[in-house]
Amino acid sequence: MSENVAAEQLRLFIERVERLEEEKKGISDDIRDVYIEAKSQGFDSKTMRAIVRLRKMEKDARDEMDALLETYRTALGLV
Amino acid sequence: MSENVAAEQLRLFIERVERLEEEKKGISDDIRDVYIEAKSQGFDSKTMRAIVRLRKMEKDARDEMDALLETYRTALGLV
Amino acid sequence: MSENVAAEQLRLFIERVERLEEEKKGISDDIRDVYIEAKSQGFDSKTMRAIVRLRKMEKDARDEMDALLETYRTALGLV
Amino acid sequence: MSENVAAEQLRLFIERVERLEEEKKGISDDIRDVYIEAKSQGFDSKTMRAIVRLRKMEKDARDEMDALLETYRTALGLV
DNA sequence: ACGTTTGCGCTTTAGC
DNA sequence: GCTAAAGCGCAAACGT
Repeated sequence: MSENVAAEQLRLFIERVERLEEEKKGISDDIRDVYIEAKSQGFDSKTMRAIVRLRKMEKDARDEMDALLETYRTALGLV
Repeated sequence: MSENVAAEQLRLFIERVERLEEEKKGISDDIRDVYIEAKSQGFDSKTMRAIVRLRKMEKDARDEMDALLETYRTALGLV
Repeated sequence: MSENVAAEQLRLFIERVERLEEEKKGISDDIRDVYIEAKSQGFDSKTMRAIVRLRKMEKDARDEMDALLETYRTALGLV
Repeated sequence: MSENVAAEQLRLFIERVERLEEEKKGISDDIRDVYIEAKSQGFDSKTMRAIVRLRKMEKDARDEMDALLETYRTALGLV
């Protein structure tokens, strides 16, 4: 009988993933809609995407720098 | 002054996108966590991903078929 | 006979790729060796990798910014 | 003053890695170009990649086998 | 040496 | 239809 239990557990995991994938898809669609709305108000989506990408890169670089400084602090025995 | 209005509008669009991107990232993390939890209970994540992919293909194929049938129905003047 | 010609061409392309893949593998090994050598002289490779990564991120962000500014210039009809 | 020496050494290691990373990137680009050229002559790049992957697996398997045979030879006191 | 975690490359998808 | 970017899977690298 334990195979059935395992199969049931697996089914539940699969369904949780599928549910989350759907939610993710919905958010992607929302993002697309925002670009469309912005375009309808005269903004160029290519430029907007470039801005979003740039801001993300800068944020990531800052986070990386913070992590590196934290590593230094730890290595030097500082707080 | 209209440049400022435009700039403000642009800023709002950008922030909406960034907010949605964060949500999307959060969901991706949730999916990752489900796979980790499943793995901790003895399920192989590679296999699970293959199952999810396969089921999606089957669903897409079914949807495709439904759309085709709908086309036929319409063409034939049926409900 | 044209299949043979095509097969021969394909073989040559494949071999060019394989040759390049080998070179790439060699360079990856060289990089690994640099980290090992640095470690033998007391440098922490994890920190070094973080530095390399950070510098790359900053460079990429700068390049992205340049491209964005270039887009603006073009849009505004400037040089 | 030794920190400066260490810092200089570190800088040199970092730059060696960065130089090698650039070379590696260049080779990756070359590989991409070969696939593009092949495609322009009618070859499907996805299939080509599959062939390259397969041949690599076969080569690895052969090398593995050779190593195993060598182990046997040594164990048996043969040349 | 093994298992986990992170980075890298390929594949696929979405935009133009 | 093609190019570019995101997401996924794999493989190397770190810590145990």
